[in-house]
Amino acid sequence: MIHNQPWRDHNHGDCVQEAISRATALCAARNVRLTALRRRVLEILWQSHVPLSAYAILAQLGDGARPAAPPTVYRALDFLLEQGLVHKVEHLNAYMGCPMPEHPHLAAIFLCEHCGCAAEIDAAGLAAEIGAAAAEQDFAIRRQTVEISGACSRCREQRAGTRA
Amino acid sequence: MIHNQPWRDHNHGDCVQEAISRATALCAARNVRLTALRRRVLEILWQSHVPLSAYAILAQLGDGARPAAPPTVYRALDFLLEQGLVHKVEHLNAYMGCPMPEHPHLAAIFLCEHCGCAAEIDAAGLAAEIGAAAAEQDFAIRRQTVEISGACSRCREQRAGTRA
DNA sequence: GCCGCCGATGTAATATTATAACATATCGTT
DNA sequence: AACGATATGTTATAATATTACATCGGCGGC
Repeated sequence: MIHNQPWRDHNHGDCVQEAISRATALCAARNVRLTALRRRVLEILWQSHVPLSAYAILAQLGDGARPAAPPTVYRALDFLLEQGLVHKVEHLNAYMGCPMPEHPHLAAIFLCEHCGCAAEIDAAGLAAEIGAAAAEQDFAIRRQTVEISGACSRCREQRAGTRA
Repeated sequence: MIHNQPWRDHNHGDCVQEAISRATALCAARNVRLTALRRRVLEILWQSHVPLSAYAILAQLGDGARPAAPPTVYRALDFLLEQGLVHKVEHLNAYMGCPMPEHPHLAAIFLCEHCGCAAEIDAAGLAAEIGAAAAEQDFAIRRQTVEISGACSRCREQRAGTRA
């Protein structure tokens, strides 16, 4: 199953709201605090159609007056990453909301280099393979990253079209 | 098969030399230039038992006088990455020599957070899974990263030992 | 041989990403 | 209200990476 494809027909406002309420419920259940700042950062991430850099979030945080300082956003991101509410996209040094934060999982992220869109896919098969490889060498996994950069189908079609 | 485990018994000087000659042959075959600078960067990477940051390489490049400037090493790394002679380790913002540069492949890199060692494993199964997922959504892959951070068996044994 | 081109390198400045260290505020409990 | 613990604000700085432009050096055509 493919997630995070905001170009598909949907009410984006609603999907942001849903992500926030799920996060709220999750934090309540875990007895950790989804403070106003942390919720705000999560909202900003969800509102974006593409992964955002920490400084892009920062720019949106300081409304008008002066922009917030880096530690503000990095601390919020640390919390959200710990809780599995966001993923870091290493290829971009950017961050995106996780569409399935309820349980820990291996996120395989497809990144289009043309439109910037990011799709997280449920990679249970991959996770199993990696787990087996780790078991074979008695390696204890703490963190895993799977990222695939390239061209998504929409961009490929467009390019094929313009070339003709 | 597991590669890049310099703690295993071997003559490290020889293995560096072998890596360099393979790179030399490869570049000759491809008709690209493995210049003195590029070869030097590759050597520095291979001599290290752990992935090195660009600035760590830089520090080793400038012998004595003044250290080289960043573009020097980044350009060399760009070349080596393009040729598949090194991998970037995203979790560390660091670089390591690729033990099997002859043909493009998916490198799955296991990173120990305690000793810093990095092992690249041949991940044909993973590559197949990712390829299938990409085909399903008509995604054209250009670059893929698989990294697993955690604790290697040696470090886990040591820690178990000291705890007792 | 000389010229001009092109790829590689040198150099200076700066952009981007991230953290350290310490002060202040806020929440929840007593 | 007082306290401890957690969260946030603030300042400075570290670490990573790129842009822009100058210079060098080999190579092919003349």
